[in-house]
Amino acid sequence: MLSYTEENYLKALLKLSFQNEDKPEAGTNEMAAYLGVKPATATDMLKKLKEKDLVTYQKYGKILLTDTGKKNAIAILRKHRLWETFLYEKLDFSWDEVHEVAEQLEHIQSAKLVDKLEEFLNFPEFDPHGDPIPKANGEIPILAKTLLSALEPGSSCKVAAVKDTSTLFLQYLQKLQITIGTKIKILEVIAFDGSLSIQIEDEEPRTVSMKFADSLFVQR
Amino acid sequence: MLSYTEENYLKALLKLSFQNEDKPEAGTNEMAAYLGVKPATATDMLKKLKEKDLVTYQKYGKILLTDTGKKNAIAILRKHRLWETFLYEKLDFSWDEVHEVAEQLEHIQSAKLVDKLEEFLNFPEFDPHGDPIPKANGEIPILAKTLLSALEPGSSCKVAAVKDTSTLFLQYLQKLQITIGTKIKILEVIAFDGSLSIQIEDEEPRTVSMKFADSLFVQR
DNA sequence: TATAAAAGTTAGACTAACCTAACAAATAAA
DNA sequence: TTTATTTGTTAGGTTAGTCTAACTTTTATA
Repeated sequence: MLSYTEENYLKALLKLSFQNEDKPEAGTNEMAAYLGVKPATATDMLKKLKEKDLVTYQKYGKILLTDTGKKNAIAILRKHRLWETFLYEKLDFSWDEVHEVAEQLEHIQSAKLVDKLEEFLNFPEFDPHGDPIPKANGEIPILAKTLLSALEPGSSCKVAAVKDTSTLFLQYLQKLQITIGTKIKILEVIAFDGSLSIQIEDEEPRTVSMKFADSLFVQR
Repeated sequence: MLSYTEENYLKALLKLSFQNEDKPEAGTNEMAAYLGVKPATATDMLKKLKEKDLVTYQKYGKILLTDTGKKNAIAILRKHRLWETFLYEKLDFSWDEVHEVAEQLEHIQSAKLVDKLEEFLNFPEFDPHGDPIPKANGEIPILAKTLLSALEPGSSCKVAAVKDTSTLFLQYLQKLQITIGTKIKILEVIAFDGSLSIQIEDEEPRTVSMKFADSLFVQR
């Protein structure tokens, strides 16, 4: 049985492995920073996780989840994203409110609960941020997605997921009435600063920054 | 902010105060036994709770929740019972499965979550065991209820709540197809051993023990 | 390639929540 | 009312998870 804290370390390692796409290893400081603890603390926990065969690592080396470790981490991610979906769809939480509560709910221990929740939500494939929800067997649905900034002027797309999940960005999206599935047409790209003129659904055209376009995943 | 453990102590004290109806104080051993810890541990925690003004107590004296302590304990009970209702009604958990998971869910910290959950469940007044769900303001609905064993032969009633919440009893009820609201008619009381001949809804008469009749609350 | 900077580890300390063993107070029984 | 029993407390110890400060290893740079 994993402690609340151990679970958080595993989840952090999984998240970091997604971030460093090519090489899924993480460093001690990186992990500590992610979790908001000091490197010394992370080192201690790493020893414990290694003892339990959840990570492979040696002194001064890189950290990698073992198969068991990864399986556990995916199970936690699954819970997190199912709960986010529940909060968003059933309890009317807004996009930027779900994460914090799901951070707590993801640690609830009950296999039945997770599976029943999934069924109750009608087996959703993606969470409110557009991130894939792992299946009970650990499979993670993949959706071909590109950054909005990668599209050509004139092309159309649908919002698939957010890359940046900060409150400020999510609230901005909400203000623009953009959610997962919203249709966007790129009208023009301003060469000067990379900003974009876009049409959201059938609204009036508006301009967004390059930073914006780099924070939103879309589906062609 | 209360820790998970502190919350459990407060909840235990509230539960004990319900049990000892006339005098709501509890003793150290009583509390320790209820929580499955040693008396020494309970003493330590008591000092902490007193420090935080959640209980009144002095060395070798009785323990009593303060107003703040009681308010907190009721909030936890509220969450517990709302979650039980959710699990039972929305996720098809059975009567005897809800408690264990609700024990975990009751510690989730989010005022919005509780209130939204209550709304989602349509402001239920009683949980699956028939116990009252405290309102957001701390009020606890009361339902006039008596033990089945207190009724006269010939009288009819509706199941209001269970006194015994053990798995064995709950499973037995399930087998008899008794839930909250089920109609029961008392046909005969056997003087010899206090057992009862009863009719459940419109089924064939059957006999239940005195222990059974002492474990079920009904409404006349 | 020598050295400075960055990354990671060790040692020692703290807190919360638990324990056991020994003791003290309150209550019940003889 | 003395004594035995029950109830409750204290002292000292353990573990998980955290910290700081000092140290070591690796990596990057001059």
